[in-house]
Amino acid sequence: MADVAAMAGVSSQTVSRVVNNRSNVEEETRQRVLSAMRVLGYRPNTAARALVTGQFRTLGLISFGLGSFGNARTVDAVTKAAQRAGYTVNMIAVESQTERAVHEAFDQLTVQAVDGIVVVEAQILDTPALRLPPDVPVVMADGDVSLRHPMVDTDQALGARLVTRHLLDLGHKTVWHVAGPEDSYAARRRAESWHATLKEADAAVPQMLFGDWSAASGYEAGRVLARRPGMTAVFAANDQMALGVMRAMIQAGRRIPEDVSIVGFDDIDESAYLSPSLTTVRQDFDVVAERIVSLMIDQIETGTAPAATAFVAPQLIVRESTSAPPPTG
Amino acid sequence: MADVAAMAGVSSQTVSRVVNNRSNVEEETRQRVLSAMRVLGYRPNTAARALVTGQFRTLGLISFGLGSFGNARTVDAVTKAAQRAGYTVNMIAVESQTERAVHEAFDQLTVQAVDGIVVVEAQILDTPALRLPPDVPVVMADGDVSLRHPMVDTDQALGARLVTRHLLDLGHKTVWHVAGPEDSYAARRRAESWHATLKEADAAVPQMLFGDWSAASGYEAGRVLARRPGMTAVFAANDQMALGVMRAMIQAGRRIPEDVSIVGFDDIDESAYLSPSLTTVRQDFDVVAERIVSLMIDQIETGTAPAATAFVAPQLIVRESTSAPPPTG
DNA sequence: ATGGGTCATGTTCACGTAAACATCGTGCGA
DNA sequence: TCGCACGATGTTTACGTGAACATGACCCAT
Repeated sequence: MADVAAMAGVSSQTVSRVVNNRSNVEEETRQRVLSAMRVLGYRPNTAARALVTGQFRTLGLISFGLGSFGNARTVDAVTKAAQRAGYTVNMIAVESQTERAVHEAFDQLTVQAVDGIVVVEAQILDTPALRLPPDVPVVMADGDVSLRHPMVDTDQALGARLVTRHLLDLGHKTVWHVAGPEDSYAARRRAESWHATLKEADAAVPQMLFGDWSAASGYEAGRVLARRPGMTAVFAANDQMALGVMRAMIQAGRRIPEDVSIVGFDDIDESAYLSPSLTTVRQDFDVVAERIVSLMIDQIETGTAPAATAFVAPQLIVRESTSAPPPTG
Repeated sequence: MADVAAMAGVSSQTVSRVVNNRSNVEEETRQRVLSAMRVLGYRPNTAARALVTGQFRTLGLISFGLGSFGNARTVDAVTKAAQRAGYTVNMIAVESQTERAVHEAFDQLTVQAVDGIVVVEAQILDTPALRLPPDVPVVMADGDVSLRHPMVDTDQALGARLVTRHLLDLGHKTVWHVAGPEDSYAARRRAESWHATLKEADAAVPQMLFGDWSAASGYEAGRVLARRPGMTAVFAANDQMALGVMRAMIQAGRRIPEDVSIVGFDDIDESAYLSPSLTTVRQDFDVVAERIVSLMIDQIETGTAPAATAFVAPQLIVRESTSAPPPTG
């Protein structure tokens, strides 16, 4: 910066003014500084700037990793939205839900320089004795209103309701559910809504099965379900588990959708090209991410924590894997 | 830091020594400082530290986003490997391969504080007039030896050879190929190796088709292939395109694998649970990421650029989607 | 005993930037 | 004509840390 100032024949403060687009600089001076910057290949030093301003223009993002489709899409969308707002994203992966791993991750994030933290899976915050750094804004991409942080998420309850109603409307007497892991807030909200929707419709509520989001766990659940008499419709809490259920059904000699209707959740890219293609729920990750980032930036720039909680409506995508139950149902 | 020093009754330099684990501190003093740090909730200021040391303990990671399975897995693995080495990862997504978007992304990355840059898809570097910041180490997770940066990747050529040989060994006269996009180095290396392997075996080399990694593009290619007489084996450059091909074949009344054998590449989680399950190639992203990070850190800490290029062997996973060709072949 | 070496600790300074304040010139109204 | 306000620019300073150097106590060999 000093070199640039010398070359342009001005003080370093004027260079700083040009870099930050302040108004009080004569056009001619500005041009001289800009061309000096170009010639010298000047790049402002983030560390020095952050040291002075206390801002890093960086968001921390904490998750269990990109293994699941939903996480990967969320992280991708948040990154892109943050970028549009002039922020970069610093990723931290928590390797396991042990107290130690979570603490390490948060330490790393605050030792690193971030202006705010996006928590992708809210159960990370359930870790005992987790003391968040006091003045760092937090926004959750999942979770529960009880958690005292702003939250933006797909309306999981609406999604599960759409699925359940779709199947009931097709004539199924009830709907079986393969839920996600018990500690996932998203899984819990889907399961609760499935349960409530069945109740409302006076349908029997069958025993719920749990998976871990993986196709393998869906397959295991499917093998169990295939032995249940009268089972004609399954709602799996994500597409991968739905796929596992499908395979188990096919292996058990059930036709889809003639004998068994199956619905997933997420609309992964593959779902439209399965045979049969999968009825599912599509989440709008881009809108969710956009809101997360704007909520974040509001907090960072105003210093206040809006208690806002926003839900983004998902969309039921009906494909080949659902139909009316077999006549003998 | 000053507060900690005051509370412990030492100079700030001594605090710095304790924080950085220097040897020249008496045990009793160290304890006093540590407890003061704990009481005051002291956290070192990254910006100030970076300003002095010129190091950020952060890697920049640049990609087109997490949409593809390979990218997501690579980013995930690199993040975790970097974390183990005490680094965090700053993600930048290039929204499109326009000169402007790529330049913006790189600007953001160097304006931000990173010690090195991991380029996930090497074609990003093909952008005209891209001037990398001169002294920032770069490691590619893909690409070509010609590119003058260290590179670590799965041995794409070996993977493609394994697939092609597998199909030829099953008795297929030749193998059709649905390649990835033309500007992808990985896709190109797979295609070249497929071509070379057919040549070696004196098999005819059918016209290659191109997709864009998506299941949709695989489906389009599949519809074309279904009309080709004598077509009994297809190697798709990734699993999603293979899935699209499968659907097109099924819709055209071909049975898999009885009429047509299909192989993918990547071993996405879903592949084992398709019906039929998909023969594919599994890449070891964790090993690749581990090497990328260690190569990166070598460069950062020694300041020299090893011209190393490392290939990690992938593994052929044979499942239900491949078999001998139909007798009338 | 005395000088040199070692160890714990303190003091000073620089890193690159932006905020706060200071200065200077210019134009305009009284 | 004079003073004042305002705009452009310069000067000084602080941000929190670690490197380099300085200090002082203590020990050991001569």
